[in-house]
Amino acid sequence: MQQLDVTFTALGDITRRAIIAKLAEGETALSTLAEPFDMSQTAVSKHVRVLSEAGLVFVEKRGRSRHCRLNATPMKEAIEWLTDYETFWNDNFASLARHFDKKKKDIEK
Amino acid sequence: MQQLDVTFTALGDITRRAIIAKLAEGETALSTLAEPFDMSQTAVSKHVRVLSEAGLVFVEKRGRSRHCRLNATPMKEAIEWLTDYETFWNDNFASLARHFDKKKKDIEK
DNA sequence: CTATTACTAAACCAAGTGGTTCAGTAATAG
DNA sequence: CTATTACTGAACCACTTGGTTTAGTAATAG
Repeated sequence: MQQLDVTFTALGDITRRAIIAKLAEGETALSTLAEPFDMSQTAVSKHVRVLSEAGLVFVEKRGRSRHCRLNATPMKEAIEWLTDYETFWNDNFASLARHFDKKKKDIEK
Repeated sequence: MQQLDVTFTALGDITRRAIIAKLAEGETALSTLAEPFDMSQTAVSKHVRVLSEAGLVFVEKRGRSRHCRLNATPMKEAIEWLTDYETFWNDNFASLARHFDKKKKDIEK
């Protein structure tokens, strides 16, 4: 499986997107993270595992708890893939400019 | 299932992303679309169905063939969701500006 | 030491996924 | 009319997913 496959698949679940949203506010222990969800901690733990295997979340064992931290970098590739199609939903000057600006940056690398 | 769920799930398959890439070059009949793939036309037809149910592809019956056309608009919501996390992988001024510019536009609506 | 907390592993389950083949329909070519 | 083409539906398969419960381990609190 490609990275984009696992990234998009990981994002294709509302619970996992909610976990990401929560982690954007800061590092959180798994137990705290699981609280608001109407499912077992085991289920949340499995979702975190999917996210961590996708590289979207870093998990660090600390004492008896697991601290989860967001790593958004895999999203970068996802947004870059999507941006290639931006002209298809919004073909105004701004989006074109943004598109070619991105390409320019790629060349400059 | 939410729209973002079906959008991200549909994008989480390399064959479906390849179909999208192909359709970006222009409307294509299903048979033509299926040719390059190492799988049955039935399998490709199923993938197109997933994409069409996600609203990413419009299918139009024309004679005995089905013409597939890309509709990238659902990607807009996906990219907007992802953009909220852009600061987490690239916290420079440009990305922050882009972020708040988007927010401003939301308010102006 | 004991009880509690935080978590994981394993077994299980129903439903979904991504592929197949086979059979059928509808449109077109000859 | 007949053969071919383009496709879909249905049945089937192995595997995955998203949840459960149960049982266990490891760390901490008291």
